[in-house]
Formats: sequence, structure tokens, C-alpha cells
Amino acid sequence: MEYDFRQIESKWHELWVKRGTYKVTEDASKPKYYVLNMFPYPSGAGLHVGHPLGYIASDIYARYKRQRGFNVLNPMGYDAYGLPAEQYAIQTGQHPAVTTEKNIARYREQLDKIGFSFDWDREVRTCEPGYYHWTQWAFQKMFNSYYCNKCQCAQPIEKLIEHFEKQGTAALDVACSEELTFSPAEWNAMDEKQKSDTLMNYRIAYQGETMVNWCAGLGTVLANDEVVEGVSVRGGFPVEQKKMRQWCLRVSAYAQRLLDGLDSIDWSDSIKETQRNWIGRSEGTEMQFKVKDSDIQFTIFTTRADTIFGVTFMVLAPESELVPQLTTAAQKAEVDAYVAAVKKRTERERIADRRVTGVFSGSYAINPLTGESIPVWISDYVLAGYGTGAIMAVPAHDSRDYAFAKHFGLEIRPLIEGCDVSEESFDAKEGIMMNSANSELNLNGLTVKESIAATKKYVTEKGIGRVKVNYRLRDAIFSRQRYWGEPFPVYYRNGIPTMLPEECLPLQLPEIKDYKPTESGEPPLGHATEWAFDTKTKKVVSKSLIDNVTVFPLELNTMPGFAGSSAYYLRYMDPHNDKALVSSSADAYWKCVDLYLGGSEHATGHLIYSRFWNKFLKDLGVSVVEEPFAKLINQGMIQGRSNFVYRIKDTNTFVSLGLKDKYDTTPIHVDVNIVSNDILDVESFKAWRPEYETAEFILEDGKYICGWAVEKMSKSMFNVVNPDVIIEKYGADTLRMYEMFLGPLEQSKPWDTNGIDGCHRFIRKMWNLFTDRDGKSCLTDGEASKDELKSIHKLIKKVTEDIENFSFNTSVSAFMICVNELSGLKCSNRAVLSDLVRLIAPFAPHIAEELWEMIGGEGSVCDAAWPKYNEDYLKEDSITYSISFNGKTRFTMDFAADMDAKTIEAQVLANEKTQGYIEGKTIRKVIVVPRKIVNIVIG
RNA sequence: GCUCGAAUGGUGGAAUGGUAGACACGAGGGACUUAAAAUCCCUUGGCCUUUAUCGGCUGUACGGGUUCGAGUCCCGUUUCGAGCACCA
Repeated sequence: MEYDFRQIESKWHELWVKRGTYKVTEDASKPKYYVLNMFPYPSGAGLHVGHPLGYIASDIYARYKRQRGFNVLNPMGYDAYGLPAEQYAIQTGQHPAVTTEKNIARYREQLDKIGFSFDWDREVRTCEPGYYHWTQWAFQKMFNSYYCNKCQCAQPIEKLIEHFEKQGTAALDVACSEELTFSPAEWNAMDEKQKSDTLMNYRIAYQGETMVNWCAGLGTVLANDEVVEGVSVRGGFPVEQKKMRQWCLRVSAYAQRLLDGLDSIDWSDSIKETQRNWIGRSEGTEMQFKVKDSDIQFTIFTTRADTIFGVTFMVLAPESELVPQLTTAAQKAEVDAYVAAVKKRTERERIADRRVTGVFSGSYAINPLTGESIPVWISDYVLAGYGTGAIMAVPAHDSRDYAFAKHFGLEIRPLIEGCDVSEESFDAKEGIMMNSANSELNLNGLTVKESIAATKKYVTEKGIGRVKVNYRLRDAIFSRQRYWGEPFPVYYRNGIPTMLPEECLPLQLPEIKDYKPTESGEPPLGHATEWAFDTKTKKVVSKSLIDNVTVFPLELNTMPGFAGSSAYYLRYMDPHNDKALVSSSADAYWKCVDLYLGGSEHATGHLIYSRFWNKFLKDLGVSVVEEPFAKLINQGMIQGRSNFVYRIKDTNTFVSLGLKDKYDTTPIHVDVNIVSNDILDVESFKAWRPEYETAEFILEDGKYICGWAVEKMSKSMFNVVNPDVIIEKYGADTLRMYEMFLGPLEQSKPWDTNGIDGCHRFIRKMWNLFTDRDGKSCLTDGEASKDELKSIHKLIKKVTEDIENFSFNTSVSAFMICVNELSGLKCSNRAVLSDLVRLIAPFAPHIAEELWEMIGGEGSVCDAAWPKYNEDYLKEDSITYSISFNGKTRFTMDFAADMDAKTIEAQVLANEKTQGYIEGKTIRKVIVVPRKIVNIVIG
């Protein structure tokens, strides 16, 4: 009987649903395994063949683990909030919920065809109130927490208030936006608003006046990872720096834990490195500089404390609050002009045009070690957001300071013996110090490393500085001026942001008619009429009732995309719980994601936020583990393989690839679906677009050959391949096998539909092993032959090892080899073929179920035990050794498999041919490599 | 600029320091067939030799090194990709 994949696949899709094959419940009798894919954003374009790659890989692993006796959680859901749905709403007036719902249905339909073992009862959608309830809940918890540096964990804000009441800021070691100092009396004297403002300095979710990435094109602020080279990742609109009041998350408080945690997880080195770069830990020294003829002193941060004797000027960031304090009357006009000019420049302009600019403040600082007066400058090469926003400039040993000094004619004082600073600075942290001594500290003759240590010690003891660790990691801006996101569960009591009572969660996103930002510059939620909070009835009411006594306005911002995706892995453990994010029993059972699959583009976004969020929940006692994703695999992108036709300029004539150089041609993208093996279907091409109806062709060998290139898979390149089309033609099992066969999982590779025939042939060949021409099962019972056993056990070994190593492409090859061998042997042995079915089940579940049923297997093949291999069957009777002389193979010899190296050596040396090669030469060495080669070194 | 990673036939890609190119596509040839599809078999890195077999040389971006033996390890160069980028 022919292999009828359509009938087989639809039959099993129905049966799987009917039997609830993929339903998972917590089962203490089995070890758990949690497999997770980064959930998709359901875009309107639907899935292309690149999307399911990771899902297929994880599905194979999940099914494999299940067959090995694990209780496997393999859920799927949708990251449903996002900008495209909202922009579509602005254009069409359709509610984002409607389009999102439609897109999800389409995704689901496509996913269902591929035969995943997802437990759809556990589906989550970030835009559903039952889900974002817990996003809002976590935000409130963060609002009501601060980060204690001493115990390295989040603490309830009440504890901090108690500390303020008793001690003020004395003996305080907590994460904060800026170091404040006040006494208990001062704290107690503050009014409610002042207290609220003060606490914002410490809360983990806080409102802060910070420099943000403002994107006028999108009408919203963006997080650092949403901006690349001064333009927005989405849309490519210019982004400028602006000081705005925004909700922020104090991710920076967790910088050290985020860094340390990397050592305990099984992620690729490259992605760990990316995160380490992003966190950017830098160990250095903070030093106090007094301002000459003034009481003011300020702090700088440096990693090169050793260069303190080479400081010839100081630089402040233009945004620094010290600027107005240090600017002298004489310099004021010039400084104001400079600061204004800097403000006008966008981030993009600053990056594109790195000229040296700056202005003298008029003030001088005193070098705390030498007492020297040093001029204080202002320049935009110093960033306000890093360190203290002020630096000591050592032009001899820092290239940026050097460029500045050269430009403004400032002194350059070398400190390292033998360095030449006439052309460029000497930045390397090596060499012997010179010119570095005062009456108490003498660095001359020490190495740079020794000097850094000595200076640190000296300034700490003298009280003019301290050792400090800085991080590049900034707090995450957490509010967006958009509609389609989680509303903040916050109302404003006379300007004081106040959390909604917990029982009022979830605060549902209101319906509005107009999704555009309001004219007053308010977010779209400004259009909502029912958007005020009545503290008496604890209900959301109409804005017209706002009296600022009992009814107050609600927050208009919404949360960013990463809010909903930061803890979704916990929700899958217990998705219907309306009492908690996750029950402690479910959490205690599933613990963490054992295997997480997704693209590496989330390295500095989702994967940082999610780790941060989990650490916070751990501090709260909700999550039971420090790291949420024990093992991470970043699947590569599937790229498109575009095809081109070549139009001769100013004609409607197209010339085949091999002949195109004879003409002046323009390459034009052509739909890959009307090209096969790079040969154009000329008739389909004519029908493709009206302007090609009259097209003429210059062929070679009667064919039109297209050119090709690997590009991103996208509509505009006409290289998008839809999985539905592949499944219609070859079936889901073939698609699954082929996606794995394409190449290593973590590597990016182009999709080329041409190769799929090989996988389809393999599946048919396997089918034919089980059935005769009449479609009857032709299995035989009894002993399997030695060759059959050898073939199948080789496969068991290979596939088991490959799956454990996520090397799915080589297992597909192994299947092909084995099925070819078994076909050659005309194998019909039930035991051997039963092993084969169980091995193929994770890869091609539909045909495996069908064949499992055919051979009389019990239950679903999903639960059929994974076969074990027996080393004895793999043993050979004899092994062929290559005999080499000085590394060059000359001939081969066969030896019994159990023969020891000494005997082999003796026999090889005694051999006639060997004698011929070594005649007249001395044998220096004989190397016998077990089961491989005998190398005889002669000379 | 700094930090990672990669480079193997016409193509996708295999190779615990041990016969490079498994497996698949494509291509060429053949069998079956009225024909086509499907299926099966043979050849397929390059060069040389041979009627053919047998055989020889060369070959994993480039130049060195370690080793009996290197695609694999070490040093340098080139190219491509990724991350960070006035982070003091």
C-alpha cells in the first residue's frame, strides 16, 4: 500500500485530541522535565518554515524524554501584546484584540498540522486578564520592595520606612537612584508627597525622572535594547535622549546576581559573553576632588587610579548637575550655549559625528594627591548615566582624553617609562610607573597593577576615595505610551502614585475608539472615558467622577512587551490558578525550565529581564530557583533562498543565468514557488504578473536557469515558504525530518525546498519495510539476523547519543543509513522494526503511531519505552587496519576484533608487504591505534 | 577599536588528534516502461595514468609550528558573521 500521509496524519491528529495524549499533570512518581520554546508573537503574516524549527527540535527532545520515562511539560502560548497589532488598529480602527485573536487562530491551525506534543490546556496569552493579573501583581510587589545590598535580596518597603524612622539614612546599604542623606527627624517631618518621592529613590519598581530614549516616530519611550545605532529597532525611527518621568525597574540592583548566575547555567559561551558585556562590570575607584576657592567637592570614577599623577584636566558630562554649580560668571554664556547645542543633537548624530567638542567651566579642581589646580571642562564624551558623570582626564594614557587634550592644547604628562605619547596615548595597562610620587605615596618603579592597588589603599586610608564597582547595566524603563499593553494598576492620589488594592486586580484594559496618542501628548489611554478609580467602591469608574477626594485618575501608560514575557514559564506550571501566579505545589514540582529554546536576538532583552524577574520572585519566595532556564539552546535562523531572473535593460526579455553576462541585465526577484531546482516555470512566470504576460526568454538547453542568493526570508524577496504548502505536498513527518536534516540546530542556514525529496523518499522507504504491495503488514516473528541486529543497534546507539547532544541532523542521516541497510536485508522482523518505530517516534510521530499500531504495539508510541542498545551486537568479527608508513597509508590488513595491539604489531611487521616498505630502513616506532590504523615510522 | 565565533566539493553538511567529504540534494550514465511518473543500480573534490580495473599525486581560507599522524591543537594573516562601542 502506498504511504498515504494525508490520511495517516489527520487520523492521528484527531485521535491525539480525543485521547488527550498530550495532557500533562504533576506526577510525583515520575521525574519531571520541562521543555519550553520562547512563545511567539502572533503576527498577521502567519508562520513560515523558519518559525517551527525550534518547536520541532524541542518537540523531538520532549517526546524522547517522555519515552525515557520522564513526565514532560511542553507548553505553548502567545506573546500577544505588541506594537504591530496597535499600529494596525490605528490604520484600520479594528480592535487589536480582534486582530490578535484572528492571528492566534491562524497560528494554531498551522501549528496543529505539524504534530507537536503541546499540552494546549496550558496555553497562555499575555493579553488575557487572567494572565496579566499576575504581571500587574508582580509590578505591585516590585513597587513595594527595595533591594538590600547587605543580604543581596529584595525586602518589603515597610522595613525601609522603619529604618528611616529610627535611623534616617545612617548605616543604609541599599540600591538607590542617588545617595540621599537625611536624619530620622527630617524623615518624620516630611509630608506624604515628600515621603513618596523619597521612597521612589529605593523602590524596585519606581517612577524616575530619567534620560530616556524618546522615539517621536512611535510616540513612545524605548528600552536600551529596543534602540540600535540611534534608531528604533521597530520602524527605524530616530530616537533622542529626553528627560522624562517614567516607570522604571531597578534591574541594576541585581547586576551582580545576574552576572554570578551565568556561571551556574548551561548556556552557550557566546550568549553568556553577550550578557556579561551588557552587564559590564567594572571595578575601579571613586575619588573626591575639591573645587578651588569653593566648598563644593565632587566625585569621579576611574579604573586607573594609578594615573592620578597624570591628571591635567577634569571633564563633566553636559547634563551633570555640577555644571551650573561650577560654571563661573565669565564662562556662563559659552557653557549655556554648549549645553544647549549638545541637547539638540540626537543620539544618532553623536554616533555618526564624533568630533571633539567641549567648553571650559572656568573652575579649577584640586588634585587631592598633589594639591595641583586642574581646569574643569565640560564635554559630551563623558556620559551622565555612567559612574558619576565626571572624570579625571589623563591624556597620556586614555585615547579619548588624549584627543580632547590635543584639540584644546592641554598638557599631556606621561607616567609610564619608555612610552611615546607624541602621536597617541599609551592605553595599555602595563609598564613601570614614573613621575608618580608625592611626599607620602611613591608609585615610581611599580608596575601598573601594583600602582592601582597602592593608590586604592592610599585614597581609602586618607578618606579621599573608595573602591567601587560600576555596572553598565541600566534600570529598565517600564512604561510605554501605547494602548495595546498591560495597564498599570496605579492611580494618582493628588499626584502621589498609589497601588490599586490587590483585590482589584486584574485592572482590565479599557475599550477605546481611537488608538492614536492624544493631542495633549498623553498616551492613547487618555481616550478612555471609564478610567478613574473610586477608592470607596473599589471600582473603575468614569473620569467625569474624578473629585480627587475619593475618585482619582488612573495611570495612562501601559507596560512594555517584556512585562508579559518575563514570568510566563511559571504560569505554564499552573495556568488556571486565580489565587496565585503559580501554586507552590506546582512550582515545587516543575521548579525551572530544563531546556529553553529560542533565538539569540533575545540575549540582552527578554533573557535579562526574565532572569531579573525570576530573581525578584525568588526573593519573594514565589519562584524556587535562582535561575529560570537551566539549559538554553539558540536555534539558528532559517534564511530564505531567493531566486532571480535577469531582464535585459529596457526590454521584456529575460536571459538565463549562464548567458546573462552577454547582455546588460537587471536581476529581479522571482517567487521561489514557481522555480524548481533553479529552473523557472516559464508559464507560471507569465501568469505571475500582468507585465510579464508578454515576456520572452533566452534559454539555455531549453531551460531558464535562475540565479540565487541567501537572504532574509521575507515577502519582499519572494522567498517565503509556507509550511502548509510543504505539508500538503509531503506531509508533516517529512517536514519535521527535513527541518532537522538541514543542518546543525544552532546554525543559521538557508531553506531550500529542493532537498526535501530525500527525506520524503526515506519515509516512504521506511513505510515499505512494514507493508507489502497490497498494504498488508508483512512482519515476521522469530530471531532477527545478526546483520539486522547490528544495523538497528548501531542506530539505537547513534540516535540516543545524537538526541542527547541535540545533533538531530546527524540522527536523520543515521535513520537513512539504517533503513537502507534493513531494506537491503529485506528485514521484516517484528522486534527489529519495533525498535525502529520507537526511535523514529520523536521525529516523525504520525507515521510512528500508524506503524506502532500496525505491529501491535500497546497504547501510544509516545509512551513506548526507548530501546536500549546492546554493545555485543555492534562487535565485529574482524577489523580492517590501515597500515601506514610515516603517516602514509599503503595497504590494509584484517585482524580478529579481540586481537591485542602487541600481536597486531608483530603480525604487521612480519607481513611481506611491510618488509618491502621497510627494507634497508630502521624502524623507529610502531603505533597501533585501536580499531583503526597501524603506523610504522621508518627512517 | 575591544570581545566572541566561523571558513571543508556545484549545494546543505559529516568526521572522540587516526582511511577527509558520511548522509542528502543537484548533475551524469544505466535498468524497468509504449511513454511518463515512480522505483532501482552505477559514477560524481581536483589532477594524472589506464581500454577499463588497479594505481599515483594533490586537497579542509592563507603562512608557519607541535605530532609518527592535524580539518581538528598552538602562533601569525585574510575574509565573513555576532555582541559591545565615547562605560573613564
